[in-house]
Amino acid sequence: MDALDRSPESLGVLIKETQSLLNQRMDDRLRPLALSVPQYACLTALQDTPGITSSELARRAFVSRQSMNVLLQGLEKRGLVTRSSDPGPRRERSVVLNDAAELLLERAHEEVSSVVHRMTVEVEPVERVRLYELLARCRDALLIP
Amino acid sequence: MDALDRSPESLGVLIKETQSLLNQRMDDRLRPLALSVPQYACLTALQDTPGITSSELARRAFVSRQSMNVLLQGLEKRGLVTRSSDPGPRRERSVVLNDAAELLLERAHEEVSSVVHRMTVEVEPVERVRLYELLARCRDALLIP
DNA sequence: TCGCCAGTGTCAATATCCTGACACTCGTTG
DNA sequence: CAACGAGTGTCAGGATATTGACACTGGCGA
Repeated sequence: MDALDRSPESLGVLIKETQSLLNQRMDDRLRPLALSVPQYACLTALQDTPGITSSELARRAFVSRQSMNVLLQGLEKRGLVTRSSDPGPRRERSVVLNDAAELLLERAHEEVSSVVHRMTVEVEPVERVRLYELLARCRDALLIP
Repeated sequence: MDALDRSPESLGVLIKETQSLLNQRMDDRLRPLALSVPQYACLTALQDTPGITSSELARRAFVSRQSMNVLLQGLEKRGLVTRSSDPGPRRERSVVLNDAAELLLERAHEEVSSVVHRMTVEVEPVERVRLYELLARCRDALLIP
């Protein structure tokens, strides 16, 4: 109950603060492109792994399948993604990016890179990889159950 | 567009992954106490700064005033907090913790400390403060606009 | 002094996300 | 071969968060 027990707890709020700020700044930059942060994350995951399924997409974004589904419907109506109408082997419909999405992502990646670069502007590159490694260790420790 | 530009972007998703996992683990531990993570965060901020206003509470939790208001109504109905009925100087109603909340927070802090301790179990204490300092620098860089 | 602006609390409407449930398909296991 | 669990997509309901708008009050500058 002393200061040593309280300090790790404040690491949790620090993570939340940083994530919320980063989300807000990304939203500011992505809004002119008519993209929300979840939409950008979805398109990016789709770019890294083409033909991925909707459920896998939901898992990576830490949302439910239903939410990812409505998000994909919006992207499909805008012509950014296309879902294969043929249900595939296990009733899954693969999703792929459209050319318009690739073009839009080029600009979006620039904006997001600008934000993240600004976030780490006060951290030397050597410390940057150290921060990444330490944080990754924290994430992995929470993965199991 | 090479690997150097992509690495900082992955730091952003790493922060989101860690925060989502931490949120999920905290929710698992707090659910038996009938507490959601936003409720716990609200009570904790109220414990650190008694008599705080609802709007300030919303700012610290990165939510709108309206959301914090309905959250406070739920806590008030459970007898965990009491809002002063006298509107104060600038129409604000100060919120204070009840004894039941202090008692509940004792157990909740134990659970949360357990989760955060487990998150940093693979990080030596010296590296832990380094992680905190580096992440705090990132957060501060995003604070300004 | 008067008007203006920032801050607060509140109401209404909207959007987003989640839980629960169902049907369908595959692989595995009895 | 039949039954079962796991994975996927979808529908409906409810909980939660946000945006927009309004009224009220204190401090500030014209």
